Amino acid sequence: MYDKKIDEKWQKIWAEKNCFHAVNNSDKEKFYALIEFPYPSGAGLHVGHARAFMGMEVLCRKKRMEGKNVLFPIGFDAFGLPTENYAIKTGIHPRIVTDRNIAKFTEQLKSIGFSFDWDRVIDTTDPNYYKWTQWIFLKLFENGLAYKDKTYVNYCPQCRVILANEESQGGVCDRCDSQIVQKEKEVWMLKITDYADKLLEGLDEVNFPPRVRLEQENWIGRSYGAEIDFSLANKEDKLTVFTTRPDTLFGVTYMAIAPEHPLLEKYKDEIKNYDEILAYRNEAAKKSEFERVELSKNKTGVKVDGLEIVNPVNGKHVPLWVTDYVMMGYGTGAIMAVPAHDTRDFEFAKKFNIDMIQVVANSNGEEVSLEKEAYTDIEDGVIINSDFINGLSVKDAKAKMIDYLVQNNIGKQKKNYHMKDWAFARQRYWGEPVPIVKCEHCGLVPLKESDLPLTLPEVEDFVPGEDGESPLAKVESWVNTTCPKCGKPAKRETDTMPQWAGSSWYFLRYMDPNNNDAIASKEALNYWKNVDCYNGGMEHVTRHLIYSRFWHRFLYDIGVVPTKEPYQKRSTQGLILGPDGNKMSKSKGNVVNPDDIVKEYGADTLRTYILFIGDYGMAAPWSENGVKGAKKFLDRVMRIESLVTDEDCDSKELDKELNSVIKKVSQDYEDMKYNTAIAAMMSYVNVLYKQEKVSKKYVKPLLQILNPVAPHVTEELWQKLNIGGYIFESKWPEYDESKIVSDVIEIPVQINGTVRYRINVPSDSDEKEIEKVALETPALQNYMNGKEVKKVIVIKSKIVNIVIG
RNA sequence: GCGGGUAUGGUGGAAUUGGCAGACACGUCGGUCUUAGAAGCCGAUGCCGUGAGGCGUGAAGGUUCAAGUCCUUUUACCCGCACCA
Repeated sequence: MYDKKIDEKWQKIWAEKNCFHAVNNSDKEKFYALIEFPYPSGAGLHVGHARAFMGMEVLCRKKRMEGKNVLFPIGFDAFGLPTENYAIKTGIHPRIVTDRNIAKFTEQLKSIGFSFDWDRVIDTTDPNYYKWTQWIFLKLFENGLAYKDKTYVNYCPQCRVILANEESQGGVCDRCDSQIVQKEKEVWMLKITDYADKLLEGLDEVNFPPRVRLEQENWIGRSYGAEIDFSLANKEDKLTVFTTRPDTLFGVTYMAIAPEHPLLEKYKDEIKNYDEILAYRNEAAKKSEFERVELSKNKTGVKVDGLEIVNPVNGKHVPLWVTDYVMMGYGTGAIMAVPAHDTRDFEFAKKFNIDMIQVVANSNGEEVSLEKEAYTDIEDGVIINSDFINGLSVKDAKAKMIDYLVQNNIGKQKKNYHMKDWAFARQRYWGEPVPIVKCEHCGLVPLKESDLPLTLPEVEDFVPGEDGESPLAKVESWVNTTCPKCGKPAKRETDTMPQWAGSSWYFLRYMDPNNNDAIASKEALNYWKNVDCYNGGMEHVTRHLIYSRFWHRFLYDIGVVPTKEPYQKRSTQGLILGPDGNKMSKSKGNVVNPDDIVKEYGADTLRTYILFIGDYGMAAPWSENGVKGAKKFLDRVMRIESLVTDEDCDSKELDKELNSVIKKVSQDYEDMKYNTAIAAMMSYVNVLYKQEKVSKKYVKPLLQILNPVAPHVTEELWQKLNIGGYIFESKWPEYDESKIVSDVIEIPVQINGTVRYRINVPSDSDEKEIEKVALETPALQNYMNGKEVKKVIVIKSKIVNIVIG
C-alpha cells in the first residue's frame, strides 16, 4: 500500500542528492521550463497552483531521463497589495509576513514532490533581486521609455492607488472590484506603445495557443487609417482626426470631439455656450465607465456654438459637437462623423437631426435605405457622391484618398493602437522604490548604478495618504537627499513600481540568481537563451505576458539578452472548479486544500488525480471519488510486486502492449495530454493483472514512464524490485515499432453503415483480398440474402462498408 | 454589440486525415474471499426492447458509402474586449 511515509523517504533522498539541480556549464542540451511563480498569499498553496505546475513538472522529469540539462526553477512574486493591506490591518511588517508565507509555500511545494531546483529560488522583494528591477528601470529611463506625465489615470479610491489599463479592465479594480475613476495625476509611464509593432511581430516567431495570440493581438489593437487635418473656419487653427475610413471623407456632416478636448479651453471666449459645454463635461466626468457603456445607446452631446469646421476636400462647413462617445484617450480625441456609414454617428445624427450623405453604395451602384441603420456592410461597396474617388472600390478609394491627402499636405497614413502606455506607479510602501531623484536644478535625475539597490526605508505606518500619496512621502530622512548630478539638496521619488515590475524579467534571473554584477552573466544568458515551455493562466495574457515580452524585447534591443522573445512556447491550464462545479472561492466554501489530499492520500495521489481530471487546458470539477480512484490505481501499481517473477514468461501479446504504452505515453506527455497517458497506463496495468506471473522486463519501463506523474511510488517499487540505482538516473525507455504491429488485424465490416461483424485478415492484405474475405463471410450472408450488393468500400486496415439495396 | 470557446451515458471524461461513439475512471449491480464487514480480485453496465431489432454526441436541416468530426441555421453556458472612430 502507498502511504505518506513513502513520500517523506524519497523527498529526503532527492534533497540529499540534490538531483534536480541545473548546472550552468554543461555540454548537454538545455531544457528550460517555466511556471508562473506564485504570489505568496496567506491562504497558502491552492490546487490550481498544483495543476499549473504539474504540466511542466511531468515534462521536466521526462526530459531529465532523456538526458537533457533541465532548468525548472521556482520563486516568489512577493510585492503586492494583499500583504501590504494585511500590514496596515495588523501592523506586522510586510517583510515578516512575506517570509512567513514563503516558508509555508516552500513546505507545501516540497510535500508534493515538485522537482524544482531549490538552489535558484528568487524573491522579488529581496534587495539583491530588486536592485536589478531598478537597473532595468534606469535603462528604460535612459532610452526615453520611462517618462513622467500629467494625465488622466485609472484610480481606485478603495485601494488608493493608480492602476494600469491592464489592471482596470471593464472599469473595475483588479484587486478589490470597486469602480475605478479617472483622476488627473502626474505619474511615471512606460512607453509600451513604442513596442506595439514589435510585440505583434514577435508573435510570429513563437508557439502560442491561438486564443492567447488572438487576445494579445486584440489587446494591442492595431488599426490602419489616416490622420486628417480639418481647419477651423476663419481661424488659422486645425482639428486633427484619426479615421480608418478616409474613403468616406465626402460623407462628413459634422465633427465631434471629446468633452476634455483642449480646443474647447482654447476658444472658450468665442464659444457662446461655453457654460453649457462645461456643465456637460462635468456630467460626463461623473459617469463611471460602466454607465458610459450602459447609456451608450442613448447618445448625448452639445453643439459648439461659435466654431465651424471646414472639410479639406470640398471646403464644406460642418458643425462641431461635443460628445462623450468620443474618447480623449483614443486617437486624437476627435472624429469626423459619417452618419451614413457608422453606427454611432448614425444614432447621434438621428437624435440631433443632422444630415447624412451616403458615399458608399451596393456593388450594383444602388443607394440603400438609411431609415433604420447605417450602411456599414460595405465589403464590396462602390464609392458615390465623392468627386475624384467616385466609382472606386472601398479599398482603392482609401488608397487614392490617402495619396491625395499626402500630396496636398492635409493628412497622412497612420497606424493607431488600442493599447495605451503603461501607468507605472503605485502609491504604496510594499513595492520597488523608483530610483529617481527630483532636483530643482537638474529635473528628474537617475541614481547611479553603483547606488543600487535603493532600499525601502522603515516606516511608522503603511497607510497611504488621503489623496493617494505613497507612505514613503512621510519618511523625510529618506525623501531628502542630494542630487546625483549637481550635489544640491533634492527629493526622492516616493511612488513605488507596480506589482508587475518584478515578474517582467524574473525568468532571466533564474539563469544566474546570485550574480552581483549583472541581471545574469553573458554565459548563462547565452546558454539558457529563453524559456522552452511556459505554462500559466489565461488571466495573464493581457497583463504579465504582454509586460514581460515588452521588457525582454527592450533588453534585446539594448544588447542585454540574446533572443527577441522570452518564451518559445506557451501553454495554459484549465481551472479546477469546486465539487459543486463553481469556481473555488472562500465565500462559496468549496475550496479544496492540497495539504489535506497529500496528508490523507499521499502526494502521488494528488499528482495523478490532478492530471487525470480531464484535458489539461479545460476546466474540470473536483471529485473526492476521483481522488480515491487515483489512489486505487497507485495501490494496484504497488501490488504488481506480487506478480513479478524471475522466470521467463515473455509473450508476443505483452510485448505489443508494452511497446504500445511506451509509445503512447511518450507522445502524450509531449502533447500535454496527461489524462490519456494515465488512462493508457491504467489499461496496461489491467493487462498485467490478467497474467499469472509477470517478468520484470514488463514492469521496469512502466515504472519509468509513470515516474513523472508518480515519482514516489515508482522509486519505491523500483527499489523493492531490486532493479538497481534510482529511476531518476535511469534512461527513458525506447519502444520497438516492429513489436507493435501484428501479423493479423481485425477489421469491422459494416452493412449500410452499421457494424455487423469483424473479420481477421493478414495485416498486409490489399483491398481486393479484404473485400473477398468480407463478402464470403458466412455470418454476413443473412444480411445480403436476396439483396443486390451495390458497392463495397474498403479502407485498408480500417473498415469495410458493404452497400446493399 | 464584436471576437473566441464549450455542449458526448447516472458522473468526470476518451475518440489521428470523416472510418467500430462512449477508451480510462467514478458510481451502480453481481460474483469471489470472509463467521461478518472492509479492502482486494473477477465480471456486467449508453437508452428503449423478453427478443430480433431500433434509437443515440445541445436542437433542426444538409453533404457523404460513412458525420461527435465537414456545411447551413439555431439554443444554452463560459471567457475576452467593449462607443476602437
